[in-house]
Amino acid sequence: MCRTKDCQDGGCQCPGGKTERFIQPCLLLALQKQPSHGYDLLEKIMEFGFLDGPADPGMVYRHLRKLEQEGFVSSSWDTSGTGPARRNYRLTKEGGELLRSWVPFMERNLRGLENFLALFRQTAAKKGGR
Amino acid sequence: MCRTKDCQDGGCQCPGGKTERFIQPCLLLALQKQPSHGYDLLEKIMEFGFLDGPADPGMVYRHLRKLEQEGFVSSSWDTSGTGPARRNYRLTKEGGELLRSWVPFMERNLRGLENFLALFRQTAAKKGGR
DNA sequence: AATAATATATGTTTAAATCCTATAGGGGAT
DNA sequence: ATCCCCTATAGGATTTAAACATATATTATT
Repeated sequence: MCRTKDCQDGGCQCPGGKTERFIQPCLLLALQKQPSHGYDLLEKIMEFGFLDGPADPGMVYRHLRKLEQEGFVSSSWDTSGTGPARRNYRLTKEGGELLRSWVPFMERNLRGLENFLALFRQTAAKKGGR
Repeated sequence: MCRTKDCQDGGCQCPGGKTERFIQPCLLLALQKQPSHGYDLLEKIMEFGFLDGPADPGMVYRHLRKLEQEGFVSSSWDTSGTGPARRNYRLTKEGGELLRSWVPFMERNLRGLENFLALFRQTAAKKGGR
């Protein structure tokens, strides 16, 4: 049972569900690679593979605006091209530093997950693994 | 800048900080390996390496009691031995299933972190890596 | 004219983490 | 004996984040 409403109601089996942790570092890294706008980042951050389904636009835009308020990204409207105007974001120097400061945390979590999965397989095997 | 009060005040550089996500699966896995009590699990879940500092006792006990309410673990008081009584937890069959249902989520996050770190190193190198 | 896709944004609700404090048993030191 | 530390469990209060829902505007497609 996970934390989403769908899950509770349907009684589905998906712990962790759709949790979108790690979006902030993913946004920063995507922007370091290439300046971009929110709607495009919605797809780009999915490519990291943390998410199960599509990213929540609300979360992404809110993150971007907050990052801008704090000076980690800066934006400008892009009215060229067709369709509605885009707010184009790029990483600032501070944003680059913030991104780098995420790395130890990401590495720690990677090791944690490796340990978890190794131990899980080990104990599963002992119990007459399936 | 991270979400903890210490961080905000001290202006320290630790995004993600002490976030204790993943405690539930860690507790389940630790209990699958070996029945145990809360205070001991405090140390055991640190060994996974997700955490930076010590685990918050409040969180661990709360998780355990909730898991018990939902039938994923069961407990009994252990008054043998010295010191205050311990509540000894063991995994139920349902708890074992819940643990297994966490695995795809953990694997997805592992892949996400691998992708993130690989891409980070790649772009860092391009920018004239330091 | 209606619909779908692109694009940004905010409001509300629910869940989780963080921080803080309380309680209690037993051991060792002063 | 009393004070302090370690073991052990527990719950309150606050803050943060995620999840869900909705609103708006522009252009393209049918």
